[in-house]
Amino acid sequence: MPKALYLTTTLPYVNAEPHIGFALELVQADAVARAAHLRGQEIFFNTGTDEHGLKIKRTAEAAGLTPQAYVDQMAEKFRRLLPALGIWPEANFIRTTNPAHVTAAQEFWRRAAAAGDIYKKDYSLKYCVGCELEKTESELVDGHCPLHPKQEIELIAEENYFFRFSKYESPLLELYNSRPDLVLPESRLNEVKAFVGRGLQDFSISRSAAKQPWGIPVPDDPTQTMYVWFDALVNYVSAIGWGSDEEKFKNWWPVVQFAGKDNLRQQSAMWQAMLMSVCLPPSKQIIIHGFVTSGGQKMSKSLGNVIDPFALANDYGSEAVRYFLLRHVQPFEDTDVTPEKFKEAYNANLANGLGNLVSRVMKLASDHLPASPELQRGELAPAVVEERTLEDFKELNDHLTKFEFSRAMDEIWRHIGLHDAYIQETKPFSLIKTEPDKARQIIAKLVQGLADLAVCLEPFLPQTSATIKNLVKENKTPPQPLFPRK
RNA sequence: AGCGGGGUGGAGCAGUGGUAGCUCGCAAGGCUCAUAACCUUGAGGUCCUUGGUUCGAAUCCAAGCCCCGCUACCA
Repeated sequence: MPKALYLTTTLPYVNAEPHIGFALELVQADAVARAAHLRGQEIFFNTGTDEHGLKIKRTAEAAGLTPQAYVDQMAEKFRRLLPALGIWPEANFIRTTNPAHVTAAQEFWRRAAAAGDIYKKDYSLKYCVGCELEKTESELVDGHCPLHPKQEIELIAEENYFFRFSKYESPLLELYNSRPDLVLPESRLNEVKAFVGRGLQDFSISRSAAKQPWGIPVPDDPTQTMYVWFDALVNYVSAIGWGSDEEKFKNWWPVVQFAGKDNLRQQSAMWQAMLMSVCLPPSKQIIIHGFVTSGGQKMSKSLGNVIDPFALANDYGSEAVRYFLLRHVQPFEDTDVTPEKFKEAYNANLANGLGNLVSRVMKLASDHLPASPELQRGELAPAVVEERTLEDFKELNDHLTKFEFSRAMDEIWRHIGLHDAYIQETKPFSLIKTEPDKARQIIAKLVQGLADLAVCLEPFLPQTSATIKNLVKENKTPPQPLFPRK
């Protein structure tokens, strides 16, 4: 097993508030990072914000701010999401406006250009006069802007730089065939294979600086600004020192990426082609998650069904949000989330399940077992001393290596149920009056069970895991319930 | 239209040839250590439809119906 593991999320575009879908991506990446760390790997966890482009400029203007002031404020919100979700504390937070990133993006451009992969060509923009916005083919309905169907779309010819994507058609297909686990799940790999197999067209990677000044200047051509795609993707290498600290870069590359299904093509085709262009090895793995829908529909402000991760964390705590996202959201498919479902899962499994079990076991233990130091000497129950690691729980590990978070947690909750049933069957609370020794052994066994659960929970609910370990160590009942019923 | 995924008790899902299972919800009983928590049992299913293969199909094959994703500049 390699010693170093580099993981990254995508960088969310900051033209909207952080939303629960991105929280899912962060939490998935975090669980993988923590599990790997427990296996002894060193972790570089990357996330951050994507801050350039025309949309940002427009959103900033609408808010009466300069682009820089606007992105500063938004980046702060995204940064605050990390502690709110209990994400890896040493996570690197990169902003595409960071000077180091700007330099790296320009260097990346130069190398791609040196490889002969960048050239100038006329690009015809589709422009809706009604919106005063550039439109893409997929935004149009019957060749018209859906908001202004009576107005003709204007074609504006502009000279842009293009990236020779077409050159990488066969290399990409070879990559997919030689590395069938590059993209997970398999259905997404097939999708991107089909996309590349249909034939690739070069894509534009710059815009006129006069119209779109908010971005990274193209090296040696001040009349052009890099298109955000090109700029933002480079963050995955700039974050670990590419172009400035080769030693560091070599230590961490290649990357394990987490991304949403809307990012499949950019991450697994375009970005991989860009890497080939500058002669870097491809990503190690790209894990594609589904979308979180709300009430059966895509979340939108106008529908009023947006689920705010901050509000959830505020009401239920970061551990509860992590729990829900990892266990009750399908890792690879779209999942519908509502406040009711969240509450139901919280009460059933955290309050009644895990939290209640900790309370009842630790009450028995603190009342009837000698204090922990004696326990650790093994006088009463040698089992309690046993220190286990995540690797002792094989099924759980198997699920985790396949990124099947909910199955891994199902396994944990199955054990919680077994503990509850065991208490019911053996009745240590009555037995203590008639056969105290036997009762104490049962209780000690339960305490060991809690300790084991804490080990299993560590990648998913790190704080809860630490709390349980501490209670076991101190032989104390929790002063407040771990998860109060809501 | 093409390619891909899917249709399983009220809800969400698992199950890929051999008596239909899990979680939540619902009902009854039990327990009292615990956060009115916990345990046991029960009710509830034409496993989309039709035809086929087979001793036997939710599971394989064929046709059909329905839902979803992808078919490039959506950060």
